[in-house]
Amino acid sequence: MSTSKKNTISRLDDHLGYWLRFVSNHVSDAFRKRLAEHEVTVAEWVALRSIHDAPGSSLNELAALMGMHKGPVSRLVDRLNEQGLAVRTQNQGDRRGVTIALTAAGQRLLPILAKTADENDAYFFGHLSAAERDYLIDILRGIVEQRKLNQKPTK
Amino acid sequence: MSTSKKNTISRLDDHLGYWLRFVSNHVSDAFRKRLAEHEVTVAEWVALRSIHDAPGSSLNELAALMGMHKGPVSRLVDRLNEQGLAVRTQNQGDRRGVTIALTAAGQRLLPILAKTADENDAYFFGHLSAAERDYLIDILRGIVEQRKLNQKPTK
DNA sequence: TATTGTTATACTCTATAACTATA
DNA sequence: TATAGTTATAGAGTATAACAATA
Repeated sequence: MSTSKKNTISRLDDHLGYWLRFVSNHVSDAFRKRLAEHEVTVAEWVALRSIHDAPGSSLNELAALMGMHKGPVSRLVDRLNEQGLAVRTQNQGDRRGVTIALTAAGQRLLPILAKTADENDAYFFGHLSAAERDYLIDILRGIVEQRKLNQKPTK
Repeated sequence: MSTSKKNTISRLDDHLGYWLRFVSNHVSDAFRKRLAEHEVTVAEWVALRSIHDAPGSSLNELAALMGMHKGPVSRLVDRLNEQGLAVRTQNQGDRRGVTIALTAAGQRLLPILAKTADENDAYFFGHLSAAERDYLIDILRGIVEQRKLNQKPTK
């Protein structure tokens, strides 16, 4: 939304989208670096948190939860498996399907990663009042509903 | 910043960073698609707008303006040149340096791209009041200053 | 034939660093 | 040697689509 006058070319920083990208890119980059200390990517954190919330999910269900395609999610689960954080189990009935679950190590790591997310948020938004943060989330959540966005952010 | 209670693992959507990424990714993707109709990338739009603002810039200066490294910016200027939107001129005095300027076609395209940015902002944020939009920009701008962020968003 | 999941390929974007030319 | 810019390489993400196994 431009605030420029008639017959002028709107500037980059006239747009709310510009400021959102500006801040969001920095927040995400910083978060990525924090998670890297635990050898976890942002997508892996989203996957671990999603598996925890929806235990017993299939690959398709997890992909839908994460808003990603199943191909990349399959690779993601591979990596979590190699790291000993999650396991795939072939279903008993329909043997095409798999069930994904956290390992004990994955469950131990989860609160540590959650704390990392808390700290990253505090670093960037800690100077705002609780009311301001809630207001911001309300507005952003409203945009998600208004524009019917469904692809979750994993990068 | 988590809003969860003690002894619980904060959720993805407890974090302001999550909502910022969520909305920002969608806004940027939509913007990218709109610009693609004009065969321009987001980084190219940022470059064109920056060249317009700082005519006669060197490659180093443009890279600093855009918050990118000079290598990628050199490639970017290549593409703008191939598209007939910008030109590189070797300096008269110090022949190591170049001066980058918009072509007539680049100058004609600029307001069209700016309108595209306006429309994208209106699509996502048009339902907000002007006061809400200004408040949002103020908060985001405040975070940029508070955390001394300088790398501009081009993706 | 349809569905679940895997694997291979391709694309977008940017950083890093080696390199050339000039100073 | 230092600097401006170019070029080549690498790396992180994700989408797409071809493929295998099962239903």
